[in-house]
Amino acid sequence: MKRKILSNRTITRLSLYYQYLSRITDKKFISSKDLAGLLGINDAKIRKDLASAGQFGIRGKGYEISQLHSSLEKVLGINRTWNVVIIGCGNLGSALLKYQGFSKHKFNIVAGFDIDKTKVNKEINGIKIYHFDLFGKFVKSNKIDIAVVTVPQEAASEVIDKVVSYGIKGILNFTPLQVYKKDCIILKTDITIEFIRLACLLANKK
Amino acid sequence: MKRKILSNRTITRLSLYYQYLSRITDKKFISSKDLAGLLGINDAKIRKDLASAGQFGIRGKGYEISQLHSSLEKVLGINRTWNVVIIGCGNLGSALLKYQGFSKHKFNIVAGFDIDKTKVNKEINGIKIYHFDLFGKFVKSNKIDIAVVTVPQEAASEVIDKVVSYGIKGILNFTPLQVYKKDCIILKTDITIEFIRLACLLANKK
DNA sequence: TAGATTGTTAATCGATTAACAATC
DNA sequence: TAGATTGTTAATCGATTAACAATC
Repeated sequence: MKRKILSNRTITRLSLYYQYLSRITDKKFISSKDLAGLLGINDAKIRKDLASAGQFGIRGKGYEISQLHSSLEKVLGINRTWNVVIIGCGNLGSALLKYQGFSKHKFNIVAGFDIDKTKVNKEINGIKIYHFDLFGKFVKSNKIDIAVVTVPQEAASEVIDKVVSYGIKGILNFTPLQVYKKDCIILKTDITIEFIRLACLLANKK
Repeated sequence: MKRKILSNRTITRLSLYYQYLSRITDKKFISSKDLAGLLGINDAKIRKDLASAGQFGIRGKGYEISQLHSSLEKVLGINRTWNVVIIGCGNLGSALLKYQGFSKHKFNIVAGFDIDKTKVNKEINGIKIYHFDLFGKFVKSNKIDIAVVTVPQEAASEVIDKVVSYGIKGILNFTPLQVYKKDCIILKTDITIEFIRLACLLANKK
């Protein structure tokens, strides 16, 4: 099973296929052409994506759905548990703590962190919130794979520095701060930029 | 002032420049090379992005920050107010209702909608939540530019159909549903996919 | 003027798509 | 076998980058 390095865009599409396949229950096989029609994506691109992630198809028949689904699970790295902490339990942070959909994907939120005394030592959705001062200690005694940073802009730089210095290898950064660190994969998601993109598209339409 | 059609990626970068420039207060001019260094982006790309949005630079000096900032504001369509409704006031929806950062960008959240009786007629952050049955009526008497859809997966398709049928031209879709509609720009943001992307990058690292 | 930096052209790189031989 | 669909090659398209003349 040869595997090329997956481009960012291929990874994003593979997650899309994965999510879509999860919802198909009435068929055993699907062709790239059918999937393409359903997702509005070119069929050759789908075949290329799937081929670059391994060899899954049967010529003349298509892809066996349940087998493809579990292969994608492996390739996407979601056939295992990922331990996650949420740093910053404000509006967005506590929404993530409350969200039930992660457990389905084996994203296991183990703790929240904040510096606000009215939040520290409370629980949200059964998950305890600790003072951020205890973060280093916590990381030493618990295996943490991913830190989600949902602190205000002002605190972002310091928090991310600390998280990286404690050896965390993956960060989802919801702050507007653009950061690059060696030794840590930081993905930025900026909801405000989505609003701006939409405004721009609407303003320049036609 | 010639203007080309902006690609999606250019728009995203322009928002990034915009946000970054908002925070610079100690300089009058900035060169593409300096901005490139700060953002980790190629300088020629920045010049091309800015040129495709209009003519802003002065050879030998760079870009006048406050002028560039307000030009970008126009190009990005955020020099005006956008009226926004949030449909689905669960975890994520109410986090957005509570978020204070939008007003700064003239995104004006005018109402929330839900079907849950424990939420309807309440207020969050001074914004009233209506029953979704009243949505059509509301749209007729209020100018709405953007609908944010934060309902559960199961309700997504029906809600989006309805929103489009009432003539809304822009949707931010936070559900996992992939939708395309003529006559309406729908941007999808899927936080779960960000988690999966990160997992995939971590799993295939090195 | 001399130095700096833009705007733009041309070269490169990567991603998408069409087409089709291989094969179930 | 005949029909269908993959995996992959080659062609196309678009985005990034290097380089440099234009010009402040």
